[in-house]
Amino acid sequence: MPIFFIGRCRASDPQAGNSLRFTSPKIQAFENILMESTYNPKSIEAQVQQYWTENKTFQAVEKPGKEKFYCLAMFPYPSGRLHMGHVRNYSLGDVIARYQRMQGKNVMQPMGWDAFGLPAENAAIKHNSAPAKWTYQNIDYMRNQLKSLGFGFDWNRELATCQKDYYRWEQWFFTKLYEKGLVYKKNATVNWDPVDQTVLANEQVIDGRGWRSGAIVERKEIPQWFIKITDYAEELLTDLDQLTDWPEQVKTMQRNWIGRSEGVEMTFKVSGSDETFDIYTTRPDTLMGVTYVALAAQHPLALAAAKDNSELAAFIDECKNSKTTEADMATMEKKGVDTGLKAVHPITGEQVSVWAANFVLMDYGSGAVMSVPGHDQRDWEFATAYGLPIKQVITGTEDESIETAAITEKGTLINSGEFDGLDFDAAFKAISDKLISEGKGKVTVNYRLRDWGVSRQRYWGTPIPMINLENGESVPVPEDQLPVELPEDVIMNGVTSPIKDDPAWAKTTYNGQDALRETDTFDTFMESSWYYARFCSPDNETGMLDPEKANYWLPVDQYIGGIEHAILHLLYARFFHKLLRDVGLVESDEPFKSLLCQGMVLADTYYREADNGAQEWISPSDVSVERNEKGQVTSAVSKVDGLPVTSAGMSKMSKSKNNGIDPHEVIDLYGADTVRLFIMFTSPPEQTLEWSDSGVEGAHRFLKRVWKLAFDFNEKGAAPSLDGLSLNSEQKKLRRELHKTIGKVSDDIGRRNTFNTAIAAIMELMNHLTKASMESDADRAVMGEAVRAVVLMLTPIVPHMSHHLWNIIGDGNAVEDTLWPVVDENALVEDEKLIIVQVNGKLRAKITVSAALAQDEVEKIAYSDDNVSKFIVDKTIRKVIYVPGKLLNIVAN
RNA sequence: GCCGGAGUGGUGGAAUUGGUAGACACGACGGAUUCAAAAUCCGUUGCCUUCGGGCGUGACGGUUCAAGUCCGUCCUCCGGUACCA
Repeated sequence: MPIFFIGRCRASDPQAGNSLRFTSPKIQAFENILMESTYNPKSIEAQVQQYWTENKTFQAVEKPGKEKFYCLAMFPYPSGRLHMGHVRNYSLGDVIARYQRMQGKNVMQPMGWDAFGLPAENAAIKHNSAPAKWTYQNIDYMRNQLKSLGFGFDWNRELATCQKDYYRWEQWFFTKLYEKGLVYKKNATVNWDPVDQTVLANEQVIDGRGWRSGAIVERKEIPQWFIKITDYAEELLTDLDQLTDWPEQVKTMQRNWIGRSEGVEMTFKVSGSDETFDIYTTRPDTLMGVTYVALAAQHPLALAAAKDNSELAAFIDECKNSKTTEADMATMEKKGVDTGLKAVHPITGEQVSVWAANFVLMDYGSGAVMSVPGHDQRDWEFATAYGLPIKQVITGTEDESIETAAITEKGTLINSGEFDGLDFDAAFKAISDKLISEGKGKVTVNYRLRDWGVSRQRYWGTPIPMINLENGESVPVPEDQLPVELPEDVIMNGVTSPIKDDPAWAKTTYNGQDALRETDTFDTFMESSWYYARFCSPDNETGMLDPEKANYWLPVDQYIGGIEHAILHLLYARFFHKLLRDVGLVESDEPFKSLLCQGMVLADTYYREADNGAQEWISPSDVSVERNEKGQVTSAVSKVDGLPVTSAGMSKMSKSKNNGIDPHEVIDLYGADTVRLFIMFTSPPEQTLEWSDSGVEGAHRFLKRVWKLAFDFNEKGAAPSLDGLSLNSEQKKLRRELHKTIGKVSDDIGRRNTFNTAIAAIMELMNHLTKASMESDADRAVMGEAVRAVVLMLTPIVPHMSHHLWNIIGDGNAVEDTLWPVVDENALVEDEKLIIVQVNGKLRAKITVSAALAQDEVEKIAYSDDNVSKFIVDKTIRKVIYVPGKLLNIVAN
């Protein structure tokens, strides 16, 4: 039975100290607040969430002149239920947003739904429902889950990308890009399921077969829309240097993805014909080592040669079955066939054979490569396998033999005629100059980055706003006919998109002529590339953005999301921002000022082998473990039937491993604050987080201790102001601990984003506070300062409990309107220092000396230490290294 | 394959700029409290030890007075690899 009592610090209580009166009208409702002696999160969290809703606490409005802070966590795909990865993502964002608010900034933290995507179609087929219905149901459910976690979102700005109010502007923008010449159509390869007669996503191709039909998947070329991201490749690359608050690893990955290189593009002539083909190389210095060239199987020259070459035709046919992903292309066996054609070497005029090879991509570069087996490892392996000549033209490197592998290092040219003796740079210049002067080549900059193919042959996405005319031309849908609406009330047959299935949907007219709408939809990365900007004016009906509002809030000050988005999503969003800028909708160059990439959430996995050998995954909540004396897990058994199960370690929470922990169940048991605290405490944000039930209990225990300290302090009665009180050394020490902690926690949250160490520091402080006295006035004054600071420092992490406690022991304002505590430099002054004394780098003593002491004095004290003198006796001191106030290392032998 | 990242006690992790390895927490063990249990509180807890000390941050080597941190080679795991989001 909980004990209730009436909080002492009521306005009417004459005992109340000056700083503890409740005078603010804002929290009159709490005047007769009851403080329970035990922590009861359920009632507190509901009550505090209601307060936030009623007071519109997190509604953000533009306040010119006030420093703004736009905090954004990547919006979720509404997959059904919130998973722990979401909870982690939004907890991180909320901690940062609330911290920045306590720094006095005007904070905006919106939330929405990345609502188009493949899983909705699959779920619709499975549940015999429409993707829209499934999606909207999920959004409703997940919105409630987010609310129960107490995130400070401005729900007025909520949006879902599947709503026409949203995607109409994406369609509008695409037509603008078309007008600007940034959009074009070309053939590109897709995974084709010949049985289902449908295009498959890479994810739907399992071991080369369609996931539904089981048929062997083929490559197929179909016309698709592309956006010219390569026009922005240089800017996307150089602007990475502006992003000083992005993780270096993400910038490195983007640089490598864009892959800028300088090289030479040159033309090879086909012997005995007028045909030519182009190749690009970053190693023109090895041109004299070319012994053959390789074409993509789909290269026009290869296709033509195949007409009277059955072996080649069969090879080209076989290549149709090869996989499309880069990883598959790179790891598959390198195969080729001689086309019978000969190419003329552009400098020597020698004839080299022309091969068709499965590793040359038709839709990347020119679809042809020169082969230098002496100095390229892939070419070396290919040449070795097919008995092609290998010629060494580079020397002077560490590895001198081309017998066992290619020499890929740069060096000095040999066997290269007039170019012999040149190094890489000189050879690059000499060879490219010669090609240029003979009209056979040019120096170019090349990018690995390819244009963005945005066409998808699926239903649940934004219809591409283009019209295909009878004459084969394509034109954008006129602005007054936008949006092109996606019908929501549809039935999925499991194979074809409903808008492709319905012949009436595509029918339209253009300038009085019958025409057909494009039935493909956009890549869902399109929607997620500009939602951050739409949040600034989500209800704007007159334009894609309201430039005034967009320019107030943008760029996003802090973006938070999974590292898995390091390349694609973040590159597309950066690209879109530059496009928005170039049509005059935003002023900034980059969308996200600072980026935080969070790690995955893992949990224990257990399985049992079924009779057919398949693994049957057992939920960790149904498993109990036994441990030995050291606490190591020795065995695990099912709680259901008591029979043993096998542990498979930790892996990402997923449906397939049946190891997901439902956030809802944990909130029910311990409250949202405990879940948030556990998640923030257990790992630093960038690392993976391992779920642990006992860790959650530990977090809950800590909150109970904080509650008890606040309760005890409140019960002891009014605390006087610190002003004019003289403190004893214990009290001074406690204040020093407090202010050191405030400094550390501020730095950890504000600069380092290491919330785990911030919480550890607060825990450490709490361990001091729970041992401290509350008897004298000075004790209570110091304690009052400390307890209030603890509550404030915990506010971003456990906002419900902090809100409630602040109503009782705070300054009369709601904690959301209170500023972050400030370090009192005077409290930090220390008159003694701990010096680590090492002999030959090994710790031998720790001595405490006056902070003012000079090195020779410190040395004297160190030498007089028994344990130090023991290790230097009979030895000569060679050197002494002194790090002032920290460390003394005596080097002796 | 390629690009990026990680590896520290029984476990999650800490060590911020090369300067005490293991903060904080979990678990385990011992004790107090209790009729008993839960909860709570207190204490111990890297390994070895002849109790002097020695060893110890994925492996091997190097730089330095000093290396978890820097350099080289390698191993394992994770993320991305352009149609999962």
